[in-house]
Amino acid sequence: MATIYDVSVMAGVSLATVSRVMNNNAKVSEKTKQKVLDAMQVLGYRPNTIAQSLASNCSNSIGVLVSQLDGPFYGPMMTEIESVLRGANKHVIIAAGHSDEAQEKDSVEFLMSRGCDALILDIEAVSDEYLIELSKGATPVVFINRYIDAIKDRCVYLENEQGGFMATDHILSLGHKDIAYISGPLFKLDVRDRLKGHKRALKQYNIDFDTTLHIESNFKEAGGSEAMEQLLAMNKTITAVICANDQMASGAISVCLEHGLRVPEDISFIGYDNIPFPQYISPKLSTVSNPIHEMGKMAARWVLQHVYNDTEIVVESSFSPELFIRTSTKAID
Amino acid sequence: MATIYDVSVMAGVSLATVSRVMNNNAKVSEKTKQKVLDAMQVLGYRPNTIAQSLASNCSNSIGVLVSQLDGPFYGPMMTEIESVLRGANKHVIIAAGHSDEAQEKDSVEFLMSRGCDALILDIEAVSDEYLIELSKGATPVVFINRYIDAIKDRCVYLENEQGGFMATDHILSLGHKDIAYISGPLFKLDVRDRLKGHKRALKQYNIDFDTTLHIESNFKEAGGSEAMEQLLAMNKTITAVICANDQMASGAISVCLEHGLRVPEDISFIGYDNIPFPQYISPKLSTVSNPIHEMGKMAARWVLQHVYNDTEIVVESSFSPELFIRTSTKAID
DNA sequence: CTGTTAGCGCGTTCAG
DNA sequence: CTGAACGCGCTAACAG
Repeated sequence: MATIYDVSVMAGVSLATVSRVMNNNAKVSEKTKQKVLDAMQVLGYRPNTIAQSLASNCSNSIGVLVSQLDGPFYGPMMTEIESVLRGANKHVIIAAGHSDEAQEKDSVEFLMSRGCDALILDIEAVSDEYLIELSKGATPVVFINRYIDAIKDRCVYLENEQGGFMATDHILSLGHKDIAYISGPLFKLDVRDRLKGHKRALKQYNIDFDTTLHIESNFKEAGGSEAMEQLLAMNKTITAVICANDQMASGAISVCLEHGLRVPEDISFIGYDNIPFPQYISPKLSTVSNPIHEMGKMAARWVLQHVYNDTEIVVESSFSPELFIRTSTKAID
Repeated sequence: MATIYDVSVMAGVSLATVSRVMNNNAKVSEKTKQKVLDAMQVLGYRPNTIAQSLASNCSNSIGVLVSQLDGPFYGPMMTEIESVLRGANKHVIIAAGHSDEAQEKDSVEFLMSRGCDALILDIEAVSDEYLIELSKGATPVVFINRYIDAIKDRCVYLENEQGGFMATDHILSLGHKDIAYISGPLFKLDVRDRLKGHKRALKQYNIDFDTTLHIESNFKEAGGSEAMEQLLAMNKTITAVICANDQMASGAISVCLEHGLRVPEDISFIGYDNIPFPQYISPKLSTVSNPIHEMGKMAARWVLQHVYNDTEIVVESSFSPELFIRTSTKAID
């Protein structure tokens, strides 16, 4: 591999000049510039980014931590992050945290030690204090899907309480009164917020929150199925089920159909996240949108702005959910 | 940030000694070793991986190129790759190719210039020649989901022809004769192989391949829907539809249900890939498995073996599909 | 506008 | 077993 030295020799100039035309951050005469460019061309020169990083103390890499790489949720987010960053010629180093505190911390350490210029974290299991401390460090950090008041300027988040409210409000407006709620793991902030919104809506309609009809599950299809089985086994009247995400809603619906219940004629369902798949099943799932890809894009832009001083960029930090009414919800006769 | 120099001063030894205890690749007396370790401890020393990379000419990073980061397909693959590599303390740099030749080549360049020690490529739009040339380069490369005879030792792939055969064979064994086929984009090798297997099965049952019932689509839910609309508009007898992937199958089924057709009573469906979601819809999709996560794991292991000389590892390159019969397929009366 | 010269932090001979 | 010295490829003052 040709080095900057080879280029300088062939072009008959100094190392510094070659460096200058590479980064074009200083005046170089057109003539010498062309000589250098030509030399690069014939040598097939490609800068060694490792050396650049060492010398400039800037690795041009951003660490991204997500809970999991699979599932319908993080893909779109990663897509946007990669796309935005790649467009600025930065690269993305990924790590998975698996919603486990030890793994999450380990991953953060890992990414930091890799010399990332910044970190984008979708992190769930660690404490607020840890993150506040982290954000005081030398490496800039943005958080997706988490709101911490003390460092809110570094948070890109969804108004989950509002989304929770909207889902339940829709169901209530349809006349339902016997409502079950399948939530995700309560250690997650977004789960608690959605539930909070749910309760607020209930209160507004003067309906009591029935704790026996609230099941905590795991955000996956199978979790939704299990929760629904439990619900059905209670033999109570339930005309609507609100699920804290679309995957659980799908699993729950599938169980109902197996039991011979009709959706939405016998029982209505609403999910959360608006992932693509449930739009293609029968019934099509009503849901509340979670613009996770937009949030990924914003986090990436935050990095461009704060770390690489791109001033052209506008960053929004708060996102609002939106209601999508499809065919899994129906008014009570 | 403390450097190796700071450590050496505090421990009262030379830089070289510190380096030795870090990599413990040379004899160091227990006593001095402990002094160094202590110094590291109190200084909170963390090696600068960039400098390590420059000095050792090894970046400990592996570039991974996938067609897309979202969708149900690549997530599991990325998960396994990250997990295996991370376990060996390597890191993963990702890039998306979007099934476009220019973008794929650009991404490969990008990853190479980042000093990756190896590349794992799920690459679709470039030519065999390009890849053969690429694999002659200094950076080791493995290919997932692609079989090229000249470099088959670097290919981790699924027996797609066999899988295509199995899907169709299942349908035929159920007595179906009026069969439509919704394929993915024919520029993709795996799509062509699946179709080839389909035709082989047909021939075995002495049934002609009806080209008018073969629709080329785009591997997404919406693509399956559109294709199914076309099929329905023909007003021909169709008792079974074979789809080249599960996403298209789901989209196609959803259209049929909207049109009042019953699945599988009126029309049977089989997919390909065995992604999680369609197992939770009604009807549950029969399909052929595509162990993409296993393939990701194997590719990562290949890298560990060939690049980092891990000899403990066993790598398999060829994977066989498996038939999963669920409730979307039914025998003709 | 261009060249010289130090480093960046670490690995790795080569002596001792 | 340990230390001195050089080099990885490039950036960034500082002169000229």
